[in-house]
Amino acid sequence: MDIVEISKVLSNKTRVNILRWLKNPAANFPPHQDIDHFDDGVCVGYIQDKTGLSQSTVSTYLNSMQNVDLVIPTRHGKWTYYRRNEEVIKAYVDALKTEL
Amino acid sequence: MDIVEISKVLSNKTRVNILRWLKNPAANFPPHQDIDHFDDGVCVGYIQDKTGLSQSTVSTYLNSMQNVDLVIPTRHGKWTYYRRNEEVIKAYVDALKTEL
DNA sequence: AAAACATATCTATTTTTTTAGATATATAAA
DNA sequence: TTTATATATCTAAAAAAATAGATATGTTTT
Repeated sequence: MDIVEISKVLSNKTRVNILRWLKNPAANFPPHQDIDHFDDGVCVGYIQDKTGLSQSTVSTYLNSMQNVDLVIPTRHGKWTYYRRNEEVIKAYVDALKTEL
Repeated sequence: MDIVEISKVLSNKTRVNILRWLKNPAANFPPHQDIDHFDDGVCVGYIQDKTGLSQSTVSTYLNSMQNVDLVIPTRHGKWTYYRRNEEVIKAYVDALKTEL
């Protein structure tokens, strides 16, 4: 639980927005065609469309978020689905509350 | 309450440490000579010594922390004392808890 | 009023982050 | 088994942050 490293990830508006959007995928993204639920999150393409940034930038963002365990990737065929890691998000807020 | 702007400030180890040290000034800094309490916080010189960074860097850090209202400066003669802004710190953690 | 001191600001350099195009990889479809 | 699709990684350029020396400002002391 590295406060500074997670804060770095959260010091960017798009990355914070991605976390927010993933809180309610059904409200923020189109439904997936292969799977009819969001249990494993949202595919990179949908997230990219929503951000308006390039594919490589969004992939880099998601990778940096995964590196600090804020999100969890799951592969389904040729798609990678990303979802929030609620445990780590909660642990980060709790750590801030006590350590900050 | 700008989550991204405050996260930027917290994305640096020294700045996070300053906030931590200011939580308990008596334990982390020498006593001041002009005033015998820490009600208004700690002077820049003491904070600078503790960080080991240059005077201008620490002044810049404190300024950036003040810009997002994480700390409050108070002038006493030729010294500026910085203390935590507990209200904003709490509001930030609360905002993370609900918005993140 | 001059000298000393604490802090802030200015300027410049180095380091890090952002960003996207190009390319690679992995899977699916034809 | 070639082609298309989704995502990841590589490379490089631009932007932002970190950092400190020099200088300015404000205050106290002499």
